[in-house]
Amino acid sequence: MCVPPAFGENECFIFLQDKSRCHVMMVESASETIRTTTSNQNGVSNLSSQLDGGGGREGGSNGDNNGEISPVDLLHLQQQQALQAARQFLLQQASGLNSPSSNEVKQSPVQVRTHTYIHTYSNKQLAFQQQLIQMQQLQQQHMINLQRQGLVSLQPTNPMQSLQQGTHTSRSLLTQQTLPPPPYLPTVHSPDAWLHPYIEHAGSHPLYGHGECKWPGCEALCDDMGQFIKHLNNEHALDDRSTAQCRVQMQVVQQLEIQLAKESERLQAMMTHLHMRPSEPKPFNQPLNLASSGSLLKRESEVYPEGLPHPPTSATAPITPLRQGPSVISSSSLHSHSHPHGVGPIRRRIADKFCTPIASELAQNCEFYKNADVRPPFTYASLIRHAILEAPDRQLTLNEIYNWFTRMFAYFRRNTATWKNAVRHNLSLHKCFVRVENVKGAVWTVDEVEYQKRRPPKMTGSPTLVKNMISGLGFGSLNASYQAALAESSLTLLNSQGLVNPSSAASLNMLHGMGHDDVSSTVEQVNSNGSCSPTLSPQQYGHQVHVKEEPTEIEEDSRSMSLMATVTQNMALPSDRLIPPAPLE
DNA sequence: CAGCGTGTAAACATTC
DNA sequence: CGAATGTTTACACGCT
Repeated sequence: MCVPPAFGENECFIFLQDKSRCHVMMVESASETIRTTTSNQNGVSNLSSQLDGGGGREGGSNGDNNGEISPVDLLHLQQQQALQAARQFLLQQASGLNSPSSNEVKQSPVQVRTHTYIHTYSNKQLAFQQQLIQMQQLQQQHMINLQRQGLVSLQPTNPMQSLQQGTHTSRSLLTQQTLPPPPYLPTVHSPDAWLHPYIEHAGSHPLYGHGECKWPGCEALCDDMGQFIKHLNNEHALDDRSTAQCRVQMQVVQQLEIQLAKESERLQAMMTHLHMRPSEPKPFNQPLNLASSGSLLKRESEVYPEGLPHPPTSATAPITPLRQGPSVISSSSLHSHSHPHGVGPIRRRIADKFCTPIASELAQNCEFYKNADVRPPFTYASLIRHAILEAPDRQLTLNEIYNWFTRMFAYFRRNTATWKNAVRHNLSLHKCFVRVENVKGAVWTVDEVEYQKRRPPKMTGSPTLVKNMISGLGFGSLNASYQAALAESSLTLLNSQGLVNPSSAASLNMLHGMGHDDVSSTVEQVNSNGSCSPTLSPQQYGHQVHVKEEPTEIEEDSRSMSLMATVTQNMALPSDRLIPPAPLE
């Protein structure tokens, strides 16, 4: 199926096959770059360079390695531990499935210089394992580059790190790029001893908390650790999906790190300009938990307390007064710590999932979209609708819609002509947007009935949106299964820190062929609260109303039920029951 | 293949 | 008069 390109020395080609595409990964162990080539069914290949963390410009040498434990080494250690945990688990899967003599699993990518075609399951496991190793290396390289740029200064805070700090030296970490990785299976005392760092020492597992699996996008409810381990073995085995999710998590962390560095630099400049003295050390000098994007965001919200407008992330970004609508957007919702055990989080999650997935998605990732130049995975129409419904009067002028876009999304602070045109185009085209003239001028409102009538999009927004979203995260040339997993994870991973993740169901749905704006609209209809179901008719506004004709008006009464069923299914919870959780399949 | 939804671009008209 | 606003058309893309 796959015809290998020209091989070079010190390169390991990993061929991952799925049903329709052949994914080729070429690993240059020396330069630690990964180039992926995805061949589609027509044999057209795309070659892209990515995942070098933007630091490839300085080459691959790691000069300063004098044996001292530098902050970046500690950062490596943190990342190593997180990846090691996943790797240990995944490899446990592999070791359980492979024969005991599968020594090749333990080989480093440097050692594997043969051209490996993945045709058997064991070889596939090897490929995944090697991908994990590459991910580690890339992450290390990225952090080294960050440190070289003076953007990262970190101190150890991760308990995982302290657990194993004595087992690795900084040198071993740095040289791990060229040496075989340590044995993946520790000396075991019990069948589950591979989990010993978490079970025996900490009595917990980083992927398990508050009775819930914290694997990105999972949220499976597990009564106890045993059940969780069983779930982990069953649902998060070593496969392309898990590997891709791991990769996504890395990208998320990287993006947040970069963004944090930028914002911190901006803050410093602002404070310098305003002759302010920071009351506390610079944010990025504070202990940083790399696995916690939420902590980063929280820190930002602490720097800019409530009531004070956040500084614009772009010099061109208009500063508009914050206007909190019914859908309160708050970074506080990013944090799970405020939710106690028991029913509370579950109720909240269900409530959120059945409220406004767009709203909750934005609420969950509000700070991310505000600061990261990532295109929101929503259609213009759904965004416009959300902006309007968020307004106190459920109406906005065009300029206010513009401001909402620029305020909420860093992505819309550039190419203003393009997206503003698109906004106007959508306002005019869609019947659900009604222009209402009043004494002050014209405002735009949402005819919710018409919005519900819209034909459900087959995918989230458009394929372009999904494509942009994926490419924005740097996965432009992954194969289909990878992209599916990546896209599926990309949003939920943004708040994977949280115990509750109300957006994941919508995210999963939308990437499985259902527009989540439709999820939104549907669940808003069924919500009895009313706060999430603003269905003001434009006629309520009295004045001139221009009626538009939209080409498609298909009423799909069954849509609500089917969507609800899907949401319920993905939640593994019955819609009319809060607890207990349904058994996971 | 057609139909559809969506994004993008552009021309044009109207209003401010 | 120019900018902002609003309408319409055309086209590309990916999906069903």
